[in-house]
Amino acid sequence: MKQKKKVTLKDIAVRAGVSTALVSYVMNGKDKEGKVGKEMAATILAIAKELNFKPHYLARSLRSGKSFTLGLVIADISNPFFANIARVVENEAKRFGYTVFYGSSDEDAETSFDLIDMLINRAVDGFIIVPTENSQPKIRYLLEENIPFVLLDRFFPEIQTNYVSTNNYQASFDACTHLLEMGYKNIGLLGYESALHHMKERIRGYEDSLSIHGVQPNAKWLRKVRIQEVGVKTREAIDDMLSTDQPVDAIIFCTYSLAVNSLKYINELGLKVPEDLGIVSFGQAELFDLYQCPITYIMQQMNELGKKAVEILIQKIENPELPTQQVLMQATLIKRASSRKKEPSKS
Amino acid sequence: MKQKKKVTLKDIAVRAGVSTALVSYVMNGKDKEGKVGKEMAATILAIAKELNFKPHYLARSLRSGKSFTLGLVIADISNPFFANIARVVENEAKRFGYTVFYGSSDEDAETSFDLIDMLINRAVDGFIIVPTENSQPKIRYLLEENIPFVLLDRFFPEIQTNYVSTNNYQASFDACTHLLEMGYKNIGLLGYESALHHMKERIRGYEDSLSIHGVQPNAKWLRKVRIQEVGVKTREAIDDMLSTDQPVDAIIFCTYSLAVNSLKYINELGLKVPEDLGIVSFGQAELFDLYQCPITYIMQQMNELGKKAVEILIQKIENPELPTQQVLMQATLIKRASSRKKEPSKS
DNA sequence: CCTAGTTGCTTAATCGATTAATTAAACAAA
DNA sequence: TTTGTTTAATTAATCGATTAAGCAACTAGG
Repeated sequence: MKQKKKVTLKDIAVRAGVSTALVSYVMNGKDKEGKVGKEMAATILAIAKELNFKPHYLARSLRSGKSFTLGLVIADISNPFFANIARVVENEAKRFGYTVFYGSSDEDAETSFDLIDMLINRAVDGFIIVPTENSQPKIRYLLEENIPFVLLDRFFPEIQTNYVSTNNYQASFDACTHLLEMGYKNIGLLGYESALHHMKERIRGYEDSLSIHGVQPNAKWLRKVRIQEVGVKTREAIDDMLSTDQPVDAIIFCTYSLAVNSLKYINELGLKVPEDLGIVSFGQAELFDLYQCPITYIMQQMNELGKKAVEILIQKIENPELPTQQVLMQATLIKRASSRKKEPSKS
Repeated sequence: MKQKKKVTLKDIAVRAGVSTALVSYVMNGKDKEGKVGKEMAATILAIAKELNFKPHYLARSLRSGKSFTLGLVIADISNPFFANIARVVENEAKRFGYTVFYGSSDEDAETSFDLIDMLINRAVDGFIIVPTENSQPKIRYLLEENIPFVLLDRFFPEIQTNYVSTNNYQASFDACTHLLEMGYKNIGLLGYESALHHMKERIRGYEDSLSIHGVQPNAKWLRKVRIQEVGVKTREAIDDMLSTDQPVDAIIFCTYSLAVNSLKYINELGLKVPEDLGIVSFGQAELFDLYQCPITYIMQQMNELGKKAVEILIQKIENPELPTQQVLMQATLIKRASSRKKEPSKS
């Protein structure tokens, strides 16, 4: 038993005794422009409703070249940061009549290329992309082909594109400064070993804050792990930070994944937060409310990020001549117990 | 400046000096069936590669009636349980050459109806649906229309459909039994006020376990909140459970959201887990590893759930005659500190 | 040498909706 | 009566790929 066939324009046309063209005009509201007789328009609408006509989007798209479909390429949908972004993008796209195809790149350039190719073949009207390391070639390709897209959360400063991101330098700078103000002396930062600009900015903000406040960082305070090795290397990194004559008394985590892995290890070590170790983290999750003590984190405006990305993308789709737009949003440091004022101790 | 137009079959045909039909045959490997000359096939393939030809899926789908596209309707992508499921479905679908459209229903029947309609119009080949309360009419509609679909995580026992779910009765029964064995006496359960079968099963498993073990439950131990009111009512529910002459000494949470909200409140109350309150929860998240003490939870086989759902769906798509399949997976209780053996205290 | 069968390719219809171009009828103005 | 204008509808091409049917040209069997 096969699927019942869909009701088409032709079914309506036959019933009404007219051509499919006329039905099409009516369905698209062209009858308001005095192109179609009033009575006939009413008849057609009535039949369409009776038969529960739903236009066949594929056919329409094929003809019109517009699919009202967006491609969303994120790093990993099971990361709460991206899941939330995806949620916002989905809702916002719907408001404009668009539907979203999505896929996770796993921070792998090849995977993201495949995803993008696949979505191009599916004739999406444009992309929102959280780019991975080394994905510049594909981004340049999209530019050349004039396929509308917006980079989200990250961008390449050397390529002129639309993007919506966060002022990561400032966020990181603020985080570090906050820890210093709260009396922490030896502040470490755990980031990714990555060429991605947003990661470099997070590191730069941290370094500048230390430097401006006259702190001479120990070489072991700054650790970077490769994203594929987070599980193993996080522990080593933390061990490193702690096993020096100047052990860290606070750490900034550059991503949610780094935080999760580190916090597990910190628990295993039996360290108390913030007494033994102050903490500030990027990312955002319920976890931060419910850890042994609430975690200070850098709140990015996920709603605004997602909304703005959709807005810019749809503008670009509807008006390809539009120049590129760049948006850098401010992050907010949410101060909690994990970075509370340090009691002066015997140094 | 508009998008460059895509390379079509025709472009190749013109270059090779043949008809588009021949190119199509070659691209679909029909040349192996001795329908096409060897040299010509090679020429065409060469040109296709040179021009970087990518077939236009919309056109192909329109003609063939197959889109190699699946619709995934989940409750909420920002819930880690569903985000993980979505991830598995995405990967598994890709293995079979399908791409996924997804949307969140927010546990609202109307929203899910709209989503499903939209996806039907986009000509998806089938659905994986996490059904909401009161969505039976749409499910029946899909059955009538012979649109392939699989229900995931939940199902309606009164409707004969494909589904992949968990043995929630057993899971809940085991959870409660475990708590009893660990010495907890007054065990509460916090669930949703819902007609959904999986929720009823979770409650039934709990009740049966108590009853079989000869425990006479206090009326205040079982609390249900409406899903739209989780934020507010969770606190009341917990207050209720604790404010009786038989206050609970352990609680089972029926979903991740209930757990998150409750744990926040439990922290606020300054209760120690498991000394003051033992805990077992449905759902799955990093949070459970990192709470003040690791939380005992009911592990569902998310990977298997997702994979099986995709497998059944694709079978059904490729062979519509197939009878419905039902799969109930066993959950595993992961025992952690939040339900560790209770020290006998002055009762 | 004739017929049947292969091989290799083309023709043309089709999927469903859109839309420029056209026609037919009604009516008004000159 | 002729010409022009409106109104209301139809015709037919089109988007890109698929595929049943058809047609040459050649080969092989008798």
